Amino acid sequence: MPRLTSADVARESGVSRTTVSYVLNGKSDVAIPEATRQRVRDAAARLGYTPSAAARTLRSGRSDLVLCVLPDWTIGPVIDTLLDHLTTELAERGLSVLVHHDRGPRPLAELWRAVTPRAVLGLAPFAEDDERAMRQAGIQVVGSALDEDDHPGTFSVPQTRIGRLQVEHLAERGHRVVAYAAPSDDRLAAFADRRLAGVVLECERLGLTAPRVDAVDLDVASAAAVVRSWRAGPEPVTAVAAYNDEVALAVLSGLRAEGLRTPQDVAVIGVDDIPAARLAAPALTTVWQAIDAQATYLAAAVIAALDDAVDPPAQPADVFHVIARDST
Amino acid sequence: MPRLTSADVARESGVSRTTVSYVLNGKSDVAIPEATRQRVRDAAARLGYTPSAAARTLRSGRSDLVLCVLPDWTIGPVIDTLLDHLTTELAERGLSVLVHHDRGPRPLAELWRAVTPRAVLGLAPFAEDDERAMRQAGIQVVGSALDEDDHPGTFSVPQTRIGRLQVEHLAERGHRVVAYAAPSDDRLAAFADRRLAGVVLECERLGLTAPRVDAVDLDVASAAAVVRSWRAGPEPVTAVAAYNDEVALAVLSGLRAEGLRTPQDVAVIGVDDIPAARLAAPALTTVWQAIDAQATYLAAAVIAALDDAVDPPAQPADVFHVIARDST
DNA sequence: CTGAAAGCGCTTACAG
DNA sequence: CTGAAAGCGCTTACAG
Repeated sequence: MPRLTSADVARESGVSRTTVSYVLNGKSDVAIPEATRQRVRDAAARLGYTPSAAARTLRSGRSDLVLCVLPDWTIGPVIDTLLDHLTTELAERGLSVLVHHDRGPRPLAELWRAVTPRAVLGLAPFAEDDERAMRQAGIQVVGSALDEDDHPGTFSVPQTRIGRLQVEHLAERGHRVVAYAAPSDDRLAAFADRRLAGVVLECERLGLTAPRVDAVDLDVASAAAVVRSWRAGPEPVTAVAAYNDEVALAVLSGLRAEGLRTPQDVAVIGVDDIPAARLAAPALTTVWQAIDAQATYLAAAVIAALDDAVDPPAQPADVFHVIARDST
Repeated sequence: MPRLTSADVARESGVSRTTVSYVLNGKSDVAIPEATRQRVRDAAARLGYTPSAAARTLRSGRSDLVLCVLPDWTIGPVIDTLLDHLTTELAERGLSVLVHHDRGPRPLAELWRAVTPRAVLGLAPFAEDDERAMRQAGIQVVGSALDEDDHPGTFSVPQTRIGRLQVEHLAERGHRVVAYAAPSDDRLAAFADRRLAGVVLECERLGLTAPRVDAVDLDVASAAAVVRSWRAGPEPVTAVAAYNDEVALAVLSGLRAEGLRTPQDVAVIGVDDIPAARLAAPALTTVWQAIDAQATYLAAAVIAALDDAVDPPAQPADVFHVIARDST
């Protein structure tokens, strides 16, 4: 069964393919009587015609696809929500969001050349040559940065800010000896290191002891061992800033295994506010991100890039907030 | 800067576009001397040429994209892992996996027509007319089913099996009065109902009291209220099968709030084995899914569909297992 | 062994 | 107001 083309619609409505194209693309600068327009639209609908995206892309050199490239680490609920919002907001502009999990050996270039997206949105920094190649191919690129510097055309989620907030909160509660519970998954290193940097900076600023840093596996035994080492020595740790809520839950379980009380003996703060955080015993204090604001910003950034806007939208401020619960 | 085309490669290597196409696509049935082949490949590499996917798709009517449509519910870690595996396994066949979050008002048809994928993989059942339209357009469709019936060309994850396993495990521990903790998120209803059906069937089979069923929000107060109602009356509930680990953690927190002991007073079993499960107090018993086996099967199913294989691969058996921990 | 030519389905400058 | 024609970049049947 052959594909339905604009020629079929043209025949059905008794006009030329040119007219079909004008009508279906809503070209209002060409004067076509409303009656003709309606006839064409009816025919298209009756036939169930949809234009070939391949032909359109070939002709115009651009598609209506926005490719969102996810990094190598596990998608947390944050990214998940972000994608939802993004999909919805860009859909209003007729843009479809396609997500690619950047795993395995295939070079990124193969993918974006295959989809010819209008824009590529990276949720982790791109390799420099990848980014250059995409721009050269006329694709709008919105990258990501993990630090607080504002790069133009870049989405920064200042990870250091998270670490700072954690320490700030712990210091307010009177803690002076803080540890950082890093994830054991290497793929998270880029994020974990930035958050740690924030923890270190804030400890310095507040005159606290430099933080101890250890990786904590997501199991009780590993966490208990780390907790034991933190409590040994002349200056036992009394508060833990964890990479995220899962690591924080592991620390909580380690404290429990060691017979320590939270928050009396050791306080714990996570990041993300996953559902399990508020259900933990004690309920976990954590840093929450304003995903909606970030998603709206990202959508606006993509749209601005597509419109060749001179002024990219302003990054949302204050996207992070501490949710104080019983673990601190 | 104009796009690099096969004509550029042809000029650079002193052959025709025909020869370039033959060489670059590895057509071994045309006799082209190795020297020429090498010259063409060198030129292509030197120039950094990659064929236009749009043109290729337009010409051949098929792309190298596999579109994976995610349903409206939150991606759990299970789906996440599944996508990883799928991406890796299909990459070996030169296929790129693109994921679409099916939210918002845009009809699915617009998307698949825009990407012209080789195959579409649905992780929840498709609407009938969507599926028909895709097949008509020559797209291979691998759908999903939530029950135990084997539909051809369909990926079944028998949700009822999960509910059965939960009850089987609880009954082995001596429980006779079981409750089902349903999620309060309506989008999960399709899954929750199937799992509940399994719980009900297994209760019947084992001659247990018909299960009480209540939705449990992911917060302590809501869970505590539900727990209270379960414990009231002449036949207090002594075991809870939860929709998933998050709901199970909520039940755990509700039991704690009500001063009940787990598992002595009430046992709890979840589904998924999220990291927080093993870190909970007490560590949560749960049903684990063999994601690897399912992903491998899915990849094989897609490939079989693309190859027009007569025999689709066999569904993996025994993909679910109970991980017994301290909550039962 | 290699190339000229047609055609996939669309859009748009141009001619009428 | 509407249509004939060119051309986006590729592949492949056909001719040499």
